[in-house]
Amino acid sequence: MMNRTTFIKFRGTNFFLLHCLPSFQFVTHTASLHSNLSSLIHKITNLNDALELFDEMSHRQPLPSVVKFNQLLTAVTKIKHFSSSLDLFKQMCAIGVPVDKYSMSIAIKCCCQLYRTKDGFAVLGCCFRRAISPNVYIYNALLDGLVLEDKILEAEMLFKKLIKQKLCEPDVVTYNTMIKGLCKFSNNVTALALLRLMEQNNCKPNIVTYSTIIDSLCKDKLIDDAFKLFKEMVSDKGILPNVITYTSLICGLCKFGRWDDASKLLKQMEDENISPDVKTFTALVDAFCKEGKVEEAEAVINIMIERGEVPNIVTYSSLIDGYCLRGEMIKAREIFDSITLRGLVPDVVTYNSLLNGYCKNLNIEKAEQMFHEMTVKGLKPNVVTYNTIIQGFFQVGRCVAARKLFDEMHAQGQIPNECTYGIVLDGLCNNRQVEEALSLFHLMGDSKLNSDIVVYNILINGAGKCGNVDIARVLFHGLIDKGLQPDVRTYNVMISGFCQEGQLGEAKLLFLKMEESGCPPDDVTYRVLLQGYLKNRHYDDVEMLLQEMDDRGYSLDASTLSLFIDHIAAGLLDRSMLKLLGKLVPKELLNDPRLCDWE
DNA sequence: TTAGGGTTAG
Repeated sequence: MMNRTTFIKFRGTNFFLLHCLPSFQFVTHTASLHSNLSSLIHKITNLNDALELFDEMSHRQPLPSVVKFNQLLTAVTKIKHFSSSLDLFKQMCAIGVPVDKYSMSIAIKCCCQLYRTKDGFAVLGCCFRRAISPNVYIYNALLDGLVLEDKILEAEMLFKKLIKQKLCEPDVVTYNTMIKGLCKFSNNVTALALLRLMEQNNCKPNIVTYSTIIDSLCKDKLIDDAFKLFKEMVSDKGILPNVITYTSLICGLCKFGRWDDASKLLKQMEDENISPDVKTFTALVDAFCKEGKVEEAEAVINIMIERGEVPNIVTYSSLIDGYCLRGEMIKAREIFDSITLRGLVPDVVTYNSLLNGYCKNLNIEKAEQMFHEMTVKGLKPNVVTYNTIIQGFFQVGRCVAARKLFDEMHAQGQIPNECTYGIVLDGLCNNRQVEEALSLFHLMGDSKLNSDIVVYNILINGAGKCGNVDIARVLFHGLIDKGLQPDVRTYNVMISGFCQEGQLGEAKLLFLKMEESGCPPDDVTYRVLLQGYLKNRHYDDVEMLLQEMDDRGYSLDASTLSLFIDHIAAGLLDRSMLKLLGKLVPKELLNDPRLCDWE
């Protein structure tokens, strides 16, 4: 058992100092508080008060009941000082408070919230040793910890074990936690199956259950399924949606550009007296910004301010993103600077947005400056930060600087992700360093990255663009040998590579193979092939391809169209093709003055 | 008279 001295040390200096104060002061200060410990605990709003109270409690003779200590632990946990709460729990054990299943449950929860689920299981072991039989609260906390750490398989195993071995009766929280984990990995099918299972087991799903799955469906763009579930929840189960349910749905609609439906839903929630909150408004702001509709986004912000909602750092970061996307960097910077004036603090994501804007607009010096600024301000660049600047360096041809930063991120403890590798490989290829890219690719060995179709697409594209169509072909066959499935992009970049080298026969063969491989060509495939045919003055299939495009409802892009116009103007293609071309031109391109005599 | 999930925005 820990003695008093160690106990004080354990607490840290503040307590030591506190303890050194003349004891009468301490006693007079606290004596009057003796009478109502519960109400004191109830009033706790900050860590210091809690620690002080704990100290005082632990000096009492006799010790207050374990219930009082548990209440204090709860208070500390509620203000999210999990680590301190865990310390207090340890001290409770040390000074001989007879900890019970409540204390254990709090301790386990704290471990789990600190991403130390392993320690949580160790505490579970303590429960068994102390003959405290764990209950559903304890298992739920552990399950949540596993989900938090993305250990979904372990979570599933624990969940099944609970049921099979009848360790506890799963309740709505157990199911919701498991569903949350499944949704985190886009496993909507199993999440829905679990929803049905809980109904079978007489465990009523609630608003959290439904909202979790609805949100996941929206994130996966399964908006119709989301609404089906929404209808089931409201009409069949009589569960009223809340602001969270609505925000998910509105967000889903906005992502599809279904603005009318989104505004109908907004109206519907208002009719039901549910007010949109900061997150709802920000979702709208973000969706508008992503479509370049910054004016609309600003209007939303004005409305939210009028309605007494205060835009926060997320709202403004979205707006910055919007201006960056439009290349309006001065405006983006203006918003960034105004953030501080509003008493908000830019975070890593805010910096990343602005950095990305500078990089995309090829102002890499400004980006470097911001990168420096954020570290000075004590913000730790994350993987996204590094990815953004590395890509920026490659875009302006500064390959050495890119490579240096790539090495530096390792040193800073930021582990490159698949995105990083994609950026580096793409950057190397675009800077005509295909060999370098390939050797990095081979260095990856048999990692997940090495069997990522996106990585293959980048390399095949890079090799093809640099005129190394043979390397591209080897990669293409290599991925098939590996059992990987080429996607439409893979075919497109390979066809593009063949076209570039004038190997139209190969291009056509691959094009024909797409359909039979269950990967039908998309509009890009047609554009790539058509451009290849035109550039190589190979006109035999052109009309047929245009006809097919029309049948499939595809349209031409500006550059392909431009190429057609040139060929017609040069008398290489017959003007009779104009009629067919006219059908394939999207509305916005019809404004092209060169097309005015078309109709 | 003590423990839980809480799902929504960059």
